[in-house]
Amino acid sequence: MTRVKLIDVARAAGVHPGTASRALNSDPDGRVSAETTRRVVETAKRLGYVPNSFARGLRTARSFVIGMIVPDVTNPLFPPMVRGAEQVLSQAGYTLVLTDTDNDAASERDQIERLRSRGTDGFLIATALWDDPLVEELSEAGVPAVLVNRNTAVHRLPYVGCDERTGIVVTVDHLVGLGHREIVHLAGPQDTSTGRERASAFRHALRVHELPLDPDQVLICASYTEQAGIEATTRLLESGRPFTAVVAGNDLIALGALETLAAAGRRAPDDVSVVGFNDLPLVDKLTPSLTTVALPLREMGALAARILLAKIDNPGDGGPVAQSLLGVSLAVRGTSGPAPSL
Amino acid sequence: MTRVKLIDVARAAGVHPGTASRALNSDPDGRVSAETTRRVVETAKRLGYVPNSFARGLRTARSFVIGMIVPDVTNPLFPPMVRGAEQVLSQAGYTLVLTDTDNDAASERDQIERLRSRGTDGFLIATALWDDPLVEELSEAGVPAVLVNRNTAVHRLPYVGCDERTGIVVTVDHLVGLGHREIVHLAGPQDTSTGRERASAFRHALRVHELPLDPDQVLICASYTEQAGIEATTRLLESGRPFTAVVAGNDLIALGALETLAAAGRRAPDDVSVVGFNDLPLVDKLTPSLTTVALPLREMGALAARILLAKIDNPGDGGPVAQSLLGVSLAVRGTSGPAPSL
DNA sequence: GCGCATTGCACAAACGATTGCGCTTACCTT
DNA sequence: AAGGTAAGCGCAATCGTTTGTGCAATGCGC
Repeated sequence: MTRVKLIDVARAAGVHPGTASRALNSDPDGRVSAETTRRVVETAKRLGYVPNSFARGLRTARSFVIGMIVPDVTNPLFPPMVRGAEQVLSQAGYTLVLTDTDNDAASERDQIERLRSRGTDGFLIATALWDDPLVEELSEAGVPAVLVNRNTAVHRLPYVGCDERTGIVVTVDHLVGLGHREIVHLAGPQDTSTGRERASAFRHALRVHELPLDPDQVLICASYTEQAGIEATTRLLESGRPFTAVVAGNDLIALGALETLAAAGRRAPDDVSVVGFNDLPLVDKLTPSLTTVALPLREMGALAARILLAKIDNPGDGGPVAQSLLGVSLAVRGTSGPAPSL
Repeated sequence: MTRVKLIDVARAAGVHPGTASRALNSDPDGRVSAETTRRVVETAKRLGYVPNSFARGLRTARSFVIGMIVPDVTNPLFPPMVRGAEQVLSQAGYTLVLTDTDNDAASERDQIERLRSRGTDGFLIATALWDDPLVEELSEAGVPAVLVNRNTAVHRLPYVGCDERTGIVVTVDHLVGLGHREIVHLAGPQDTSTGRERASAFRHALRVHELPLDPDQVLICASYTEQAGIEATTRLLESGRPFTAVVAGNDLIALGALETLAAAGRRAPDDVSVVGFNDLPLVDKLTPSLTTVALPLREMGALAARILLAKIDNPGDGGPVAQSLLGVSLAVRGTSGPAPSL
């Protein structure tokens, strides 16, 4: 049982394949009569015609495939973004191809190369580094692409993220409101925009509250992992610097901090407050539950997809590249409390 | 700057496109000399030739794309399987297309239809229902496909899962060893193989331990969610049946149970023991940490991918369909403890 | 030294859909 | 009634690769 193709439909409908093609694709030039169109569409449905994407792609050079690149699918930060994007894209007739770079630039290059050779129509990139040659190349090559969650230093591609600065500012407000004066920040890696933005926003927030700011109040974590959080917290404790509150670069770092602090005999929220970022699943069920900044991940993915589609439909537009920031909210829970007297 | 194609390479190397094709694809018939091959490969690399997948696919009717269907990417159960599969597939030169059905059969049908029209070479299906017409159709149609995590009643397609029966048996052993005699099971939905297998294994395990088995000892949850766990536990409490231990259908159900039990004044592990299934991330950080059955998710994905590839390379094989079960392990943690005296 | 097998490559026909171009036909205008 | 116009459709080229077939040249055995 060979698959039914256009010519079969055309024959059955008594028209030429070309005409059938126009009818099925609702040719904008109005080249084909309503009656013929109806007949062709009807026969196509009756025969169960499904177009061959290869032949179509070969001719049109469009694949209706969008590639999405994430560092690690198993990081719960990404799946909601993927879903948001997928929903928008599939509604528009696109297929989403998700690939995982395992945080490895070589693998990333490889994946992108492979996708491009498949004629992928555009990219959603969640792996951007602050200084990212790969992203540069893509934008040079004119490949439609949108950055999600992480931006690059040069804002050459559209970017969809969240308002992390405000997230951090609200966090610091919250802590200061609880009486904290000695607040430290366990910053994420500084080769990512999120790490840099959050650290910068932290410094800014302290300044606004007219709190002193020592350089050793911001500790850099090597990665966004629990392990890196443990290491940074260990360094912090060793430094002997006094502190009553910790603003963590993300939830995993916060978990590492909580663990390390507990091991040192300092428990949240009584001895120390800890605030995370991302609001991963289950962090609300920990004891104490984690105070953290919640992100509209799904909406980020959806918006990024919409922007990408617009860019694909309108390739030549030299318009300004949109940098969209979605609002965040602080989920106040159990790990933040009144400042203890030092 | 138009992309360099095969004919460009052929011209530059001074051969016919056909020959160039054979050279680049290392034609098994050995039709082209080593010297020519070397020259062609070298020129291809020099010119940065990348084959057009559409043209190739059109001719070969192969896409090197595998579709993976999961109910919900944001369920942390699936990403590790996806990674395992992706790793195997991309090494074999395949691209994984991940799609999310949102637990909706119509959407699932739609996605599969779309992927098939794209010439997808095979499917990895993690959404199978116990009685699943869609899966039937696929297997009828001769589309290479492998089931992961969930099986169907008729074992017509290869299946890769884990040894849930043993997981449940070991769990019951563990609880009985702690002195529990009144054990109940909050079973997952009975339209999934996992829900059925685990419930059946539970009954079996009780029988082995010569414990009495009342029908009301197995409560069915409508879905694998925390909410369903809450509802089932509420029903359990209302029934008035005595119990000292709960075997939950999965971790989310276990969380719902813990919450509901705590609200009723029964705390784990002192008043009641609760055991989950899946070992989701962070359940080891809860207080008390969740005793649960850990699954080799990644390996499941990888094995399924390997089996699928074998099936693709060997389409006609009417051999027996493999049903592979990977080993599980019980992670004994904080929610299980000695049985209280009733 | 002749014929045959073998090797190494060129030729051209697919694969199935899209699309610029041009022919027919029907309708409208004058 | 005749010429013009445009709508509606058919024709055939085209996208870039793969692959069955055929032809030439080479080497081998006898």
